[in-house]
Amino acid sequence: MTPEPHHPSRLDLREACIAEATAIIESRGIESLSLREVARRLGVSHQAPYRHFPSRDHVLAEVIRRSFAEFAAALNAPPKTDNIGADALAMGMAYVNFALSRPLQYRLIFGGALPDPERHGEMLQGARAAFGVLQTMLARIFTERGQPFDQEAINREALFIWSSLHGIVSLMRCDALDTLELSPETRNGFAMIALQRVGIALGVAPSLTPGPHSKEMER
Amino acid sequence: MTPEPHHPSRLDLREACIAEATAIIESRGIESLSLREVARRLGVSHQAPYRHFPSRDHVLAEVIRRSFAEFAAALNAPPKTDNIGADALAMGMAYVNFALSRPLQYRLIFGGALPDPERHGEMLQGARAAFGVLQTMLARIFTERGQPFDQEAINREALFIWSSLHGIVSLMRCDALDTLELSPETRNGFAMIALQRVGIALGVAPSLTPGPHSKEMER
DNA sequence: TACATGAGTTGACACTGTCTACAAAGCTAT
DNA sequence: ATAGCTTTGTAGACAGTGTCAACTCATGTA
Repeated sequence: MTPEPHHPSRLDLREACIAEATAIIESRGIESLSLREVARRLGVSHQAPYRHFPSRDHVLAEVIRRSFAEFAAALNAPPKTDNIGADALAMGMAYVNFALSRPLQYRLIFGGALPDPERHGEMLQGARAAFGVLQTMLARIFTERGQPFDQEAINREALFIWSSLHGIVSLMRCDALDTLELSPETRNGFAMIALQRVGIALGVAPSLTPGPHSKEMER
Repeated sequence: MTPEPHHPSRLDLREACIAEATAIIESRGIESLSLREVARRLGVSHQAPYRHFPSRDHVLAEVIRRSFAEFAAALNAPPKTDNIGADALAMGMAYVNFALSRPLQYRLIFGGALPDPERHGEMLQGARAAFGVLQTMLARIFTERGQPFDQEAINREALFIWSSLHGIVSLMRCDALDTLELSPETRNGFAMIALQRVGIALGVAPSLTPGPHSKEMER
């Protein structure tokens, strides 16, 4: 067992590439990710990453795959209580918080600039996981209401929730908003208002104090 | 007046560049736009476009500016009636139809991959126009209801509508949806259901027949 | 010992955006 | 008319990129 066998360890470079690529994407966005810079930062030749990935898009797909998984985990992170309305709201806020605290990662997932999903199917397995989190939550809501199990109805609700949340966070990060001369209250309180409306549309009572903007959104 | 004065006409090349860039973006996406290919297609040298644009991002900004304007016009296109609920729904469907029939253009506008808006402020003037369309519609709704004019309330509603619509179309174009094993009814009817819910949240009665999926969404 | 394999290196190619220097028109003022 | 200046386009170069091919070299195995 040599102390420094030239190649530090078998899979280190692969992991290091992914880590470095993630760092670059998080700090400067997806379009300025270059495998050559990854290699440069790691102190290896510009071709070394190609020993572990067939192409740049495969690196990207792997980063995206992990981002999806992190996202699904974040949705599931809030501890569950016996108040289904509170749990649903907590999940909504977890969604919003993920999107706002990791904007470039969120855009990576939902920005629509994915490498051809035909060729990178495994990339989207995390998407299924995230959707599953939603479905589970809705199944719980349905059950507690005494409604019969109806997968189609659950899927419809899940799509509605997903689209609402995505719309909310997209708008909050939208450059165009800056040019609209909105009052700070309107801008900052918007997510909370929208979340409450989604809750109303779903029939889960938003158990919030009726204060004007009871709890300011972070950031 | 030479019949062929070498340079066909003064501003032709600038317009031709924009047209060609738009065509490339519409057919192959924003990331494969290259000024060199624009020049090549137009049969001029690779530097010719730089006589009319300081950089690639300026071409992009101009294409985006026009896309925004087209978008605002599309929102305003449906003829107005005396049924405010129908008008609002028509606008919502105009939004959805624009996004679905010109997906790459829509992504260009709201995808979040804009060139630095600090340096390209004029690019977003169309965004203000589009938001203004929404505000006007809401002011009309408020007036017909006899509610007092309240710009903040209007802005809140406008943001809510905008985010809902954006969420809807984003989801309909989302690659991740393809992996989710949804029934065709759920997928295709989703936009209509979501639009109706937005209408309900706004209190504009969706004057639709209660048929299960009364009018299939196009595409 | 001979050989095959995996990991990394080097060099090349075509492509990109952008900088600089150049050429040929047109306009304007003397 | 002629000299100069601006506009429009060209040509060449440079650094950066993804990717292909050929190379080294340590390792594992027959």
